[in-house]
Amino acid sequence: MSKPTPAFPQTLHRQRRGHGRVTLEDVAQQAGVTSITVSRFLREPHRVALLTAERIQAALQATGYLPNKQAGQLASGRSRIVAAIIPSIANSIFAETVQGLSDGLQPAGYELLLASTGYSMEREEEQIRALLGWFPSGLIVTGRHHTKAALAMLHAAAEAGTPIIEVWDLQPATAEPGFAQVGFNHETVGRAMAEHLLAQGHKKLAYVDSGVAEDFRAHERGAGFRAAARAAGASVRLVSAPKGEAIASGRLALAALMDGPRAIVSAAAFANDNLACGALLEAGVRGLPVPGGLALMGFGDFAISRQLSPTLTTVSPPRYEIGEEAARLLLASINDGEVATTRALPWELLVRDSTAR
Amino acid sequence: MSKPTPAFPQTLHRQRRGHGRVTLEDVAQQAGVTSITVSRFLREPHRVALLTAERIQAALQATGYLPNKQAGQLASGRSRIVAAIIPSIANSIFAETVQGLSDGLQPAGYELLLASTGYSMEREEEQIRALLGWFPSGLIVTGRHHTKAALAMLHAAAEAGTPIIEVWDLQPATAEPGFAQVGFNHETVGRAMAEHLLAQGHKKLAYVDSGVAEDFRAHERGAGFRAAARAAGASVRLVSAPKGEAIASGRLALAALMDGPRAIVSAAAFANDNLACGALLEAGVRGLPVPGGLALMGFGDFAISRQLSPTLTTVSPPRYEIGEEAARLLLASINDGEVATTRALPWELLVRDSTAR
DNA sequence: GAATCTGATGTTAGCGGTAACATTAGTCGG
DNA sequence: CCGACTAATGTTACCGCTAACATCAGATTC
Repeated sequence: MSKPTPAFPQTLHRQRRGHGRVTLEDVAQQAGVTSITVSRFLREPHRVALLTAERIQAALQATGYLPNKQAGQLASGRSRIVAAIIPSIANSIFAETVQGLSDGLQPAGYELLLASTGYSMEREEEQIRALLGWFPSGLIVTGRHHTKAALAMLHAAAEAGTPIIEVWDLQPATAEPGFAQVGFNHETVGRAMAEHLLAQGHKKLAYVDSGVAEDFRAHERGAGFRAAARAAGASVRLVSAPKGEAIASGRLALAALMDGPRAIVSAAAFANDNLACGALLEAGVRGLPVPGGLALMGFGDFAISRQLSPTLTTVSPPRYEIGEEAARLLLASINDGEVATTRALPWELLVRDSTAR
Repeated sequence: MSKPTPAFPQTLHRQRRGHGRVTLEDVAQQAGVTSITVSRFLREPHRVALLTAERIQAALQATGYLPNKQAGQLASGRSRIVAAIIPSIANSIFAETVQGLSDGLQPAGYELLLASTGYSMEREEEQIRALLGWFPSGLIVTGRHHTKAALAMLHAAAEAGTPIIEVWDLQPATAEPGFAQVGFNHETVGRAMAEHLLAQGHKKLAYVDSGVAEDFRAHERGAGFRAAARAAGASVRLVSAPKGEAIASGRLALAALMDGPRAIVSAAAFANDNLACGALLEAGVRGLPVPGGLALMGFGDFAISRQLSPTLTTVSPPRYEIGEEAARLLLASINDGEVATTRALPWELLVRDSTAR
């Protein structure tokens, strides 16, 4: 393990296949300049003479040069990547956030590296590790619940100057501040949902949670719902929808709620609109009048919710805006060194027919 | 522009901030080896002695080392990135494909670089340019319609050994083969849709196209639909849904279809299930019986379609499987040098209530 | 016991760019 | 017409890692 003294002969000819790609050097040769001038032209065109610029331009065209981003980023230490981790790509609610992020980032020339966790904190940890290896300009994670190791990595990255933003969820004001957040408080939403039903005169409430164990946000809405209901002296049943496709799951949940031994519920709130829509449809099949026999409300304001009849009362979260705002904060942090701070975005309770008095 | 002869004095002290990140060198020092040994340990653990391995392991833990992927990829020439370009992230149909892709790629340690085009070929071209700068191990694009410049870049990349896969769409057998494709032929689906309606005895058909100008796949289904209907001597109205949110747009489309001057249509097929669902709901509001007064069918097999009543006849495309299969082909191509070839995936026409006889 | 092989680790160069600094020719005021 | 300034371009080193080759101690072979 001690250092042996080297006695290196002149090596003749190292082999390293050159990939056959067009490099800056190739372009530079065609244009009759050195590579740095081409590099400069690409980044600060006004710094090269007009005549040179034209020759470089021509050479770029002729060769079909594509800048190698890995090389550029390695050399400059800046990455122009933003990494995002969401529970599920297929879930339209997060897809729209990603769309907002993507739309906000692309004009600024940032690329989006995307990973999904399938609502598993362990997979999230892996993804964080993998994505941080790109030394992204920023990292977006969903929610504020992470494994210990994940938290350690996030903090280390934040320390090293990588802005970290948690989206969709907001720390309760009482908790110690961690990373910047863009979203809203789900407990508050849950309270508002309960209060809406209470205001309509309901005293026997139910909250149907999502069947996904690590959908923390749905659980928090449930907690808020229960707290508000209890505070008002109403009864609350907290149940969980079966796993599986959400609309079908909502149907089953309603069936369970109605057929249960103590089916005394006059209004039910659901963890998301798909569940609520399923329940609405099931109610229709059963001839259970909504809202007369049972008032229903959802969360998410999915497109279908305003089209069914009765139309579904729901909470409209700033799905797209969360992504957009996260992009804005990130860019401000990268470009102007602003420290990204928590941003509470507004949501709206849309009262529609399914809870009309 | 001629080369000036340099007379360079010994430079003393170049400044270049070291980012303060943990590098292989740091780990190596702690472990008492050189960086290459650590690098080896990370890539081929069996190649280093057990004792050394332990020390390295400990040093890795202690330092919290994260490999710099840009540096690694630059040095090795291999990228471990797969880039994907889809029309829209928020559209659940593509989101599921991305999910399949992501799920297929992640176990193999590939990262997904995602971009969306908003159904614009110009933006697709930009995205291709940007993503190819990462020299990804593979590139997934949606559909087989690209701008000239985009095609040139794709061909250049393919030539250079980057597997390119077009998803969702399949070249007609008559056309010259281009890139590998994973998907199905949309004209055939359109024909099948028409044939289904014809088999139910309908003679006055309509196809409601999506309001998105560059949704080529929907147009192709429409073309197939019309061709099959014409061949059978049925009348076909080809109309386009108004732009905007799809379900609402479907409602409007149905309204236009019914209120039009020549409202003689007994069955209508829609470019996607959202449009069809909108139409179904609108029919319900209008008291127009489905399928009695008008038979309706969609495309996509969205979750809602089997829950509405009447349930919606639709075509179930291999949304998720397309992504999965593309990932499989890509990995086979990368690892085993197999040339990715076109793969036709099965779709299914799901006959449900909305077109029952 | 010299030749050969093998396993473990090291040295060098280079991937394709960019930061920092160097050089040169021209401009301009006094 | 000289020094200071500026615009345009060049030289060098280095980003952090890995491919290719080198070295060397010990085991194996004949």
